Amino acid sequence: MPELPEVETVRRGLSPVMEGQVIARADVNRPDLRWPFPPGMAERLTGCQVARLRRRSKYILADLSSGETLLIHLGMSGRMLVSGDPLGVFVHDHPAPQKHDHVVLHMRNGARITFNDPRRFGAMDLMETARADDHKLLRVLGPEPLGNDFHEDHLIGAFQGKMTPVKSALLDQRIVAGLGNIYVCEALFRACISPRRKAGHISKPRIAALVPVIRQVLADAIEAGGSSLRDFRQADGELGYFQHSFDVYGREGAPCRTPGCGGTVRRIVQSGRSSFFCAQCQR
DNA sequence: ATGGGGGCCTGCCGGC
DNA sequence: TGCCGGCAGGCCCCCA
Repeated sequence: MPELPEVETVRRGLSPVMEGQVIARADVNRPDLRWPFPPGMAERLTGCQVARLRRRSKYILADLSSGETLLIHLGMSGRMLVSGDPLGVFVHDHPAPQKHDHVVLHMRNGARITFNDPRRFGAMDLMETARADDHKLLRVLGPEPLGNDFHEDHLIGAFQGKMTPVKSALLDQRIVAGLGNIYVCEALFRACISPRRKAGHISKPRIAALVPVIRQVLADAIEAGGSSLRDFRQADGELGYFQHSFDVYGREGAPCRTPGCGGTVRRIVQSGRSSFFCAQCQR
């Protein structure tokens, strides 16, 4: 499911039922996802109040009253489902347990948060809140694309001398953190840049123009509640709808949406992943 | 140091 | 109906 807009959507859905609330019990139904869970994870979560839910790139971070922070990554297929009716908002009651329900957080307010992840590329870990930035998975991340540290000079510097295609460069979380396959394709389309162009061979003005485009694509997607592919749902069960706004992603063979272009969206494979683009208007 | 590819998993879909 | 290949929103790790 999850690139930055989907993770942000999940965070916003979880916030009202988790922040300020206490984890009464944690069911941990297997020893690992992508990596082993930290020792005693269930016990370390039990009785903790969730002070704040944050997001860094595609990670959700729950700061706990114990001084620890729970890190959650959704991988490719992870979902966080909220059930129960703690706020009088969620009409559905607790559903029957599903296959791949790996971790269930029972909140004292009656809400239940279920982490379901068929492919198990997701992850959970616990760390000291004070050292969260030093976590192995977080310390390597580049700037947040919606934050102040992501700007023209940064991207120009990061692309300098890079012989890798711009598609790969933008997927590199060390350069900018939170983009994935969909939003890189969409941003490159909006910026009229071919995914095959070598990052280091793009002119400075065109790199600079990419910055606001990336911000806007992400903002548009967050506004729409993310993209719902393969039945991804927000935490409250609603579907995001940004997938209806895709210009190129998943549109192989369809006409380019640039007015007057007349081109056709193509699919190519770059470092093992599909890139969708219009060779007519993306140069 | 950099870039490319393999691998981790399950599920779904289309073709034969 | 069943089997098989291909594909999927991520990312670590190893190799040249």
